[in-house]
Amino acid sequence: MTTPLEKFEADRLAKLRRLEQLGLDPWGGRFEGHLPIQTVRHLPIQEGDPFVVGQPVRVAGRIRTLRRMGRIIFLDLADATGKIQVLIGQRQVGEQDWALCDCLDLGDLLGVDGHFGKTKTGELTVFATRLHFLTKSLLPHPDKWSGIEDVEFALRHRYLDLIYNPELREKALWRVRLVAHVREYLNSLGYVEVETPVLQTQAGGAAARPFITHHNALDIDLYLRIALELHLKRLLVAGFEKVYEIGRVFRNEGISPKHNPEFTMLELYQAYGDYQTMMDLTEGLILSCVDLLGRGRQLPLGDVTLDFSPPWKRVSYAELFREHVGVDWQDTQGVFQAAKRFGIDTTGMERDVVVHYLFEHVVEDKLQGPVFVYDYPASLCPLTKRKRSHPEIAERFELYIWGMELANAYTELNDPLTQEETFRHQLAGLPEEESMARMDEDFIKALKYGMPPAGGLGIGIDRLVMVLTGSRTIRDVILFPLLRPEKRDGERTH
RNA sequence: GAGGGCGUAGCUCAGCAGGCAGAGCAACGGACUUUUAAUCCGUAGGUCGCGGGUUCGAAUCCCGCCGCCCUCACCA
Repeated sequence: MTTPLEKFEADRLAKLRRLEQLGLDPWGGRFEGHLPIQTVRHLPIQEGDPFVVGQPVRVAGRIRTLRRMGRIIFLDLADATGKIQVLIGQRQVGEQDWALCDCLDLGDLLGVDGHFGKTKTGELTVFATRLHFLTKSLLPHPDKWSGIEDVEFALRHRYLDLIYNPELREKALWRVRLVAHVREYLNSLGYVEVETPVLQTQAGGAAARPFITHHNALDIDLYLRIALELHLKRLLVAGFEKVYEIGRVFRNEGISPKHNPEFTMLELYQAYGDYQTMMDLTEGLILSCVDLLGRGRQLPLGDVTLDFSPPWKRVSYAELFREHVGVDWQDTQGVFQAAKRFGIDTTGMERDVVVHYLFEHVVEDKLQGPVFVYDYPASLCPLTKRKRSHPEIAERFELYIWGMELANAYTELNDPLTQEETFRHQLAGLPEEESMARMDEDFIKALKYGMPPAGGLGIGIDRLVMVLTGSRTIRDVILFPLLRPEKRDGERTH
């Protein structure tokens, strides 16, 4: 019993065998000297018979459409740069190559020697003189007209989605350019890029549940990092004065349009700076990315247009809280009353935990930005230095754009005695895994040797790329987002 | 984790007041040396996500499960 899919595959396998009988390798090999299709399309065109006057070219790509018309065949060949029509005539390519054409399917990879010109109808075309079979595709490709519509099918066949969905391919390329640009920008300012461990005996630096794995030789459990912070700060102690890392972090939490279990963070630390230093740096860096797009500083994102012209709005946490919640966040009684008004269950919670909930639920989604929110309640920021004059307030800011938290920065806490204290203090009302209160003895020890006062910054690269490419979901900017494996029932392949 | 929606041929989708499972593209055979979603003639292609139930009869109604999407909750 064969399924239809197996029959498609069998048909294509038969053609593969025929190619072998013609003495050709159905999996191709080295093929050099071909031009990017986009380049070919811009070559000059001579008047007259293209087979005679057309400039000789060599191209390679995937067969996207195929029109057989007796002794002549038209096909569209696509490479990374574009698409072009190829005309294959029996008389012009000779019997050997003509026999090869009987073995062609949509999705095969083909190399073509020919002359560049126009058909009678004006279509830019490579008029083939020689064919080079490069790779057989054994499975049928998506509909040539509609492409892939089914979201799940696209997610489970990302390689196909990238062929047939040019927007997705564009976004992937923009991500690469933007990350390269961030590196260039930071390097040019003298920041040094480093790499720190992903596997850690203790996952610190953020409030998140880690993934656990196991090292066999040492027979110990290890955690995948949830942040880059604690190692980069050790490097401040080590004398790296301007240091950063762009790396994958892993958080064992929910998946949503804004969250993937692994994502890419930029973290940066600068000795003798503070959160104001970081604010200026952040604005300059992201603005530079906006300019790289070359679409001006007003970016249309969904229903809104955000203005990135500097200077960006800077507003204090206290101010926003008062404006949207209606009370001062340090007014304990008022905060609990407000919580009741907004229907938040506050049993067993400390005031500042309630403040945090209120801010997230009432204020955050109203922040289209770009806007810097600064000066946070200190008890929520155990790694942050407090204001000298106001120990209740931490020198921290977050940058909001398009309703998303894009950056987070502190004046770093470099006092080991206070740090040890905040690690010990577990905020009531926060579940264990959401707490940052995890003692890291070695980190405290490092601080005791003396970490310079510093500013620190974290930017979610995926979200930055979302904003800059106008992507509503994080899956659009991650090539292979995590999916639950599909359970296989019986013979079904999907 | 909670609520809602979706799952039919390789792909895109009809069919769902219960009554023989359909179309376009793709595939297979044939005609065609200027087509471009080529056209024309012909052929084949299905565990209707999986499992159970109701019924003379289920793609269609009911229950359970799986997967994806959306909204909400948590983390960036």
